Amino acid sequence: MGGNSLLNLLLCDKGHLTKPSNPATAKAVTTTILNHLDSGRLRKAVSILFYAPFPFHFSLYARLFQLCSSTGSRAIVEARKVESHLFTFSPTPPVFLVNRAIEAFAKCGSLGDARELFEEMPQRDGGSWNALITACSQSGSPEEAFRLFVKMSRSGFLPNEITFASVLGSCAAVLALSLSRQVHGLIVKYGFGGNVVIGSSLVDIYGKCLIMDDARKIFDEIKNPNDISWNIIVRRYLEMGEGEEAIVMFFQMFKAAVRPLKFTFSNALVACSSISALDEGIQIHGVAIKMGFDDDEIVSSSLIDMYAKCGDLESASAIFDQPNSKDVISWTSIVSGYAMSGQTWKARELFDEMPERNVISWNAMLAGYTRYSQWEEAVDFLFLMRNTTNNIDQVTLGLILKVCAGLLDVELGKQVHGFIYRHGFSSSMFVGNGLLHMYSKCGKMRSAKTVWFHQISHWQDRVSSNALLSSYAHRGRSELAMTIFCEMQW
DNA sequence: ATAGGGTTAG
Repeated sequence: MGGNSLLNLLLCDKGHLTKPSNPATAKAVTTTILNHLDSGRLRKAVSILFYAPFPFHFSLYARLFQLCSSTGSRAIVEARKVESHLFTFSPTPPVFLVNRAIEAFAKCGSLGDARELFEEMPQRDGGSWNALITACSQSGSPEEAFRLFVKMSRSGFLPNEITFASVLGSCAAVLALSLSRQVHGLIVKYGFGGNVVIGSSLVDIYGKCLIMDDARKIFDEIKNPNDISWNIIVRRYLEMGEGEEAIVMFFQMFKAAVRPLKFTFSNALVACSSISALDEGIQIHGVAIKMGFDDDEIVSSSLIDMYAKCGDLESASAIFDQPNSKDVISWTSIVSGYAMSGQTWKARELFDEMPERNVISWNAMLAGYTRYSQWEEAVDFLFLMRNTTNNIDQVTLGLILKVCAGLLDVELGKQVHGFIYRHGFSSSMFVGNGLLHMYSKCGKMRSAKTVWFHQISHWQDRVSSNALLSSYAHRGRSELAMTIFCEMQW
């Protein structure tokens, strides 16, 4: 605020500047600003405010701060201008308005500005603490959010629902179970357990910590779960691999007369494909049509994906052929559907027609070739890929390793291993499993073991351990398999 | 004269 105070000092001498010479002027300028805001011209509105040498009503500043942070605009320059004007002509603005400014800075991605403003506030209220805690938890500084939460209590401010909602946001970011349980305890103690937002966040956290029983208990205790609560529970069941329960919950949502979100549709549809539940998928399709969700991009591409994964490529194509449903995602779904059902030729035809491709599209095609052991096509495709795109990710590398394994080409595999090492892909589980599989398949058990011990053991991952164990067992080395199994247990 | 939660293709 140093600069602002200096400006204040200078302006205080010029009394005529701090008040409009004509009260009608302020009113007229306010009207102009409001007109610009109504037409969505935030920059213009702020610019007029910035050059007006007199204060405005506090509610105008509040509205401007909110607009600066509203989704899409993220106007940090404008937020700074509004703040500067506010402090210039109202050296001690009300606390709530400074809170709005903190929120605006945080939402524009400038945690530094938010923090500075908070620290320089002569007095704060609970809202100021909440604003900064929220700022930290949304800008990827969960630890600082926890620290502030403790400091807030020590400064004599009681946490409210908003505080806990933000703190839970940080808990979800770090997924620290014991910390979350402590916060949960406090929430119950303060009597906020029935709050929908807080309950939903707790469901989200316990679900992400893989404790579905607790998540479900908390969900059942929410008095009126809303669309987001239902979305969370469906999603968490899906991610736990309990597709059936996810679908059950999706249909229960209608009994509770809650209108689903489009994402809930897609989560439920992914659940259907995860357990090949075509009938339920068709039912959900019907519901989507009834509720007018079928022309939504996300829902229709999820439908295409569901039909494709359940093997009903005709229905998938039918939706795909409708206008407005062809985007990269649905293109990729359809290509993947044909590729993974063995019709790689048809998939390739569609792939070649794609107006736009990304890594996932390329991987989908490659995955088809590898699944059906079409190594020659896969190699040709890799050459094409190399000449067309620089976009490669851990999934591509995992697939390339599968190709090496399929061709029993350990030399190529070693080159890929070198590439993986140099480009920092080693930490990916997908790549690690690929390496392990490739070396095992090529009979290089020493290399496989090295990969396992150096990269994979600390993941405690079932897939990789099984890959190694089964290949040892296959080669009649069951005593070695047992040794490794014991080390793994340890 | 307010603030908080969830994200479709491999």
